[in-house]
Amino acid sequence: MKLTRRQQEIYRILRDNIDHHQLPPTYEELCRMLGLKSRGSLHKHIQALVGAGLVEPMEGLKRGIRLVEPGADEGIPYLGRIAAGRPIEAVGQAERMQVPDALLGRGPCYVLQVSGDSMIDEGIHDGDYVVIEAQVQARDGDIVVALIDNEEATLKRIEQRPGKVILHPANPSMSAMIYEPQQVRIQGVLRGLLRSYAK
Amino acid sequence: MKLTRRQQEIYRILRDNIDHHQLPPTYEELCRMLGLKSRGSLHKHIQALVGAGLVEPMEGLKRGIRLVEPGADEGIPYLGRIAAGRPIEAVGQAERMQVPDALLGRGPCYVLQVSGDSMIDEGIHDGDYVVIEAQVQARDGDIVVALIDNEEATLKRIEQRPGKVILHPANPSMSAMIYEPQQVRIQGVLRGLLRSYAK
DNA sequence: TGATTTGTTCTCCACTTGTTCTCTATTCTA
DNA sequence: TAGAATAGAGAACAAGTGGAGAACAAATCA
Repeated sequence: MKLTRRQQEIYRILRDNIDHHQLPPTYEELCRMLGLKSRGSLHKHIQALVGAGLVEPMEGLKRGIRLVEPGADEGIPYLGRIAAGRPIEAVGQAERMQVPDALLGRGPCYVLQVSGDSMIDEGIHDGDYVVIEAQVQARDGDIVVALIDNEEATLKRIEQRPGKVILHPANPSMSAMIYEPQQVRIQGVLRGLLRSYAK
Repeated sequence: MKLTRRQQEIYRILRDNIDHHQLPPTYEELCRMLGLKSRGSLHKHIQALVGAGLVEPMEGLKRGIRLVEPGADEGIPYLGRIAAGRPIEAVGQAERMQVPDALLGRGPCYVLQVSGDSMIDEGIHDGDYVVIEAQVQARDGDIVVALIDNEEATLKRIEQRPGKVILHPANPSMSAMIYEPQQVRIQGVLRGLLRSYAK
C-alpha cells in the first residue's frame, strides 16, 4: 500500500522515537510527540500504517503501538524438515527464507527441507528445500504434504479415488501407500523447489 | 516514449535532488526547485515522465512525486536457456531474477534455464532454473557451464585429466564426452537450482 | 465495583495538492 | 514564413488529506 507524505513522516518519527525496550507509547503520548491534538486524527494514520504492514495491529490490547520488526515480513516461514515416517520437525518459530516470487503460490506458503530420497525420481533430493502452498485440497497428480493419522507427514504425489487415497513415492525401491480418506490430511501443495550446491 | 529536452533536464534535476530518505516533494516544492511558477506547467512534464515509466503514477493520491526505483539492482541476470548442442540463447538484456541469497556463490552469478534432460539423474530437469557462479575454473566433480569449441554451451559434471577434459552427463542414455583442454571453456559453476511447480 | 484510561468510530471542516483549462511566448521545422 | 511543437503562467476545480472534537466501548485501575 502506498503511503501519503504525512504517513511516511509519521512512520519515520515513530521509528526514530520509539524505544523498543520500553512500553509501547499510548496514542496520547504519540499525539504529543507528533504535535496532534486529537487521538482520532492519529488513529487514521496508524490504521494506514497497519494496512501497509508497518505497524502491528493491536487486537483489543492497550498500549499497543508497536512497529513491525523490519524484515519480519520478508521471506516465508521455514518450518523444518519433512521425511516419510515422522511429523514435521517444527523449527523454532520465526525462521524465514527468502524465496523468489516465481516459486510462490497465490496463498500463504512455507518452506520445508526434504529428508530422504522417496521422491528422487521427481528430481527432489535429500536436502532440497520445497516451497509448499498451504491448502487442504489438492488435485490428482499434485505433490502434496500429507499428514497421515495425525502422526507422520510425508511428501508424495497424491491420487484420490472414491474411498481411498493413494500416495505415490517416486522411488523404485518404494511402493505406493493406500489409505482411507479420513486418515490423510493434506497440509499443502508443492509449488517450488530450491537446491543449493554449496561450495 | 521519447522525452523532450526539457523533460530530460527535469528528470535529471529530480534524480539529483530527490533524496530518497526524505519525503517525496510536492508539486509546489518542485516548482520552487525548478524555478517554475505554475504547478500546471510542471504537471505536463511529470505526466510525460510517468508515461516514460520514470516516475511513479500518483493514482489520485497525494503522495508527492516519486521516481521509479530503478530495480535494476535487484536479482541477478537471467541470460537465457542452455541446452547441450547450442550456445546459450541470449535473452534480451536486462532480464533479472530474484534469487535467495543462500543459492548465490561469492562472486557474480547469473541464471540459466535448463533445456533438455541430460542431467536428469542429478535431479536437474527440463525447465529448471540454475544459478551459475561466473568463474573460469572448476574443481573435479563440479557441475559447470562449459563452452565447447566456442560454439555450444552445455551443463555437465566436469572431470579434468592431464591432456583431456571429460564432461559427464547424468542420463543413462547419454555417454561422457572427452575433449582437449583447449576446446573447453568453463563459464561458471552450478551453485543453486530453482524449480517452479506452477499451478 | 465504579472511575478512568485508552483505542475506536464518527462527523465536520479547512486547505493542500494534483489536475484540467485556456492563453501566451518561444523555438523548431517544413 | 506559416505552422507545429514546446514551455510556461495562471485560473479554476475537485478530490483527497489532515486535523479537531464528540461520543462510545472495552480494558485497566482504584
